[in-house]
Amino acid sequence: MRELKSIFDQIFREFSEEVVSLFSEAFKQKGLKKGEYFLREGRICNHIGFIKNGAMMCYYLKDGKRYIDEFSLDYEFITDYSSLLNQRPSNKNIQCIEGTEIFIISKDKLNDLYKKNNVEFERLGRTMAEQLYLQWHEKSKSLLMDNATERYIKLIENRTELPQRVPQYLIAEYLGITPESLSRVRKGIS
Amino acid sequence: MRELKSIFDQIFREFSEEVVSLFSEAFKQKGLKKGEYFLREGRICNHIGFIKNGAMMCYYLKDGKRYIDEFSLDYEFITDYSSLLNQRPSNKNIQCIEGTEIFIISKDKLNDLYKKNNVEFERLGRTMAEQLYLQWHEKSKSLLMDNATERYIKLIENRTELPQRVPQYLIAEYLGITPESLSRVRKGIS
DNA sequence: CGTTCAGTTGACTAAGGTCAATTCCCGTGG
DNA sequence: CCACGGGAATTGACCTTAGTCAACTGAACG
Repeated sequence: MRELKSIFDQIFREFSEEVVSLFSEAFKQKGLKKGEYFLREGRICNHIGFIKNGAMMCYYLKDGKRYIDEFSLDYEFITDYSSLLNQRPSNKNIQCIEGTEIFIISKDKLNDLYKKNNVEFERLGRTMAEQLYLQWHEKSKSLLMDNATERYIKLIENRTELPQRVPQYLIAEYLGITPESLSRVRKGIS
Repeated sequence: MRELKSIFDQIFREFSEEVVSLFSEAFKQKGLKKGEYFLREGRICNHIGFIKNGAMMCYYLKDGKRYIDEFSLDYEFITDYSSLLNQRPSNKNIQCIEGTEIFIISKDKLNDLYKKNNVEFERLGRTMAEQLYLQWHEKSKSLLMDNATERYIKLIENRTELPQRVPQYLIAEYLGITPESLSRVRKGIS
């Protein structure tokens, strides 16, 4: 995975050559078509993906309604961490919105790396978990404190490519409102 | 901090004596009265607290309205991780709801521990960050997918002591609804 | 007792949801 | 090149949920 290594060199700058190499080499590349699933509800998630290029979404189903949890585009990680850590069946679906090339590491390979007892590797794991925490804490705050319009404005400011690559009705499901409401929100702010 | 050590021995069972000792010894104990602050908006958060006994809440202010982010009771950690990691002024307030005895570790002492390059210590940090992530991811999901009644039911099921120790109008602010609405929600489910 | 403050209740308002109709956009086939 | 079909987006009318504001109840405490 030479290609992946040069990407990770950019992302994990503070880590050593050796650790980044070991990490990169543990991944395999795979191609997924638009509409294909990386993870389906009911299965235990045993992989972490890193998107080379493409777009994916995570969603949950509840009372026949779909709720989008997350969009992931190029150079982002994707997994069901909860299912992966607890080894319990996932209730998350991860599906491609575009054709996607993805690098995949299995839970077992990841644990092998942790088992090497390399401090730096644990630190990499900690850093990733900390970033995930910060991201989701921010999302919780926004859902608690901001109305639909404010959440939409934050989204288009922070993730400028999203609205260009993802249809509007999916953005609405991500914001927790209906496509009709999002249409009115957009009308209201322009 | 012999007392803290025996608590952490229970919580961090999978870690060695040495690591738990080092960790425990880095804390200092402090007493806070009801209404006192552990952290105020505008300051950089340089500490992590672990509550020996008592109750605290984290809240944000927006347009003069208070939004409660989190309650922490006995044996729970409390900090503004975001301010701590990024060394930026916090916009979070952490205040005692009851008189509280708390163990406190400073950011510097924590970093000293990380700098020891002890794999186990990094792993402890990773584990804590992973747990935090799972907790906040779950909260985001609930805010996105559940209505006020469902969120209240989950709360009283998962955190049974909370409603007994915390006044109802604070529970309402935590759920993101008004005290009046919570009153009606309770009427509706009983 | 009276004061205070949490909690409840009622009447009205606002934000967002629902359902149906319409318009827009884009790809495909004639 | 145009016409058509189908899904995305918009719009309108109405409904539901939660917010606002004000009045009232009730328990705790001096």
